[in-house]
Amino acid sequence: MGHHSCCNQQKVKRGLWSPEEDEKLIKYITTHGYGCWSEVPEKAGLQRCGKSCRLRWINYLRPDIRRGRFTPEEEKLIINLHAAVGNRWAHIASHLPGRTDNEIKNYWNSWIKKKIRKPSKATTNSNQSSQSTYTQNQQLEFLNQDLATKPQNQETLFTIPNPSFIFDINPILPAGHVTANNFYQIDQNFQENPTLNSETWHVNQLPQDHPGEMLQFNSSCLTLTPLLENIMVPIEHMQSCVGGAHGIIAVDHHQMNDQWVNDIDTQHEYSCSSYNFFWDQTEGTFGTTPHDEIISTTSSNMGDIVISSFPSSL
DNA sequence: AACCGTGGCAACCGCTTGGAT
DNA sequence: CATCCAAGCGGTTGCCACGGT
Repeated sequence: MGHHSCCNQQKVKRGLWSPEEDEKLIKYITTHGYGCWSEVPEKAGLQRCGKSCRLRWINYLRPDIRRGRFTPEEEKLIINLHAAVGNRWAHIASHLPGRTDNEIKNYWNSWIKKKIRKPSKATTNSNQSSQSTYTQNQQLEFLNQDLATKPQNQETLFTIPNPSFIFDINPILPAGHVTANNFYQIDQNFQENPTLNSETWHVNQLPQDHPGEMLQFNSSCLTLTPLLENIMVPIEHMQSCVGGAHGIIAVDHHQMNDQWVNDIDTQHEYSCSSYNFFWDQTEGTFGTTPHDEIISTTSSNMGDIVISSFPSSL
């Protein structure tokens, strides 16, 4: 008992796929495509359930899959993205062309986790499941990799003149691209605040075929003023505090009929992504806590996004 | 040779999401 | 609304190769 929910109790094969089965699936998909996965096994002559076929195709057989070891760049990206979004493997995979969520998840669980968890200190507290919190030395290590040159003093984060953090900006800036000299350029309906020049944005090691997906903010503050065609709602501005900074930014990415809604009102509910940045000096932790939430814009003062980083005095 | 522990990774399970009705 | 169903997602399992004893 406890038997497999998918598929009606035919003699459905499970376990590893044979080369013959692979061939059947490839042949079928490449000639017919897949309309409905549950129909695929029958039409392709496979004793599998549709779910299994889908998984096999997605994770292994599809032609644009990328195999082999992860490059250092990919690894770095995974680490940074995981720091930003936690165990959202599919989301992370969307930043690595040809890599699957399964592969990245396996890679993380078998290798990177080990690598990061060198000093397994007193980080056992708290109940965070998907949020990521790295010790300062670990975070430092990543930052140093990014900086490419080793700073003289690696002891604490405080020695970095311009503390930086990295997070995924996909939901925040839907329209933008990376210029040849590695700055983020806001497209179309966005305009930059006149007080802000593009130097404020520094794109860190951004893959050119994935522009606009990852930014590293070195500045202490940036402000965007979208035009009315684009709705972005700040919930709370980042606030500096003793020993670091914490706060929430939230950005509406509510769309309707493929268009950004431009009739924001105080009654409507908007889907937002918010990020909680924190730096705890006493604990020596540094990280982001992303989560999605539905907020009600009963006191919307739309128009700005303000992201403040750590005080420069750090 | 036989056994055993280990790690990598493909595949599975169950839950969630989203669209159609 | 509710219901159904396919697809997506992330945690987990279990197979298998490999190295050590």
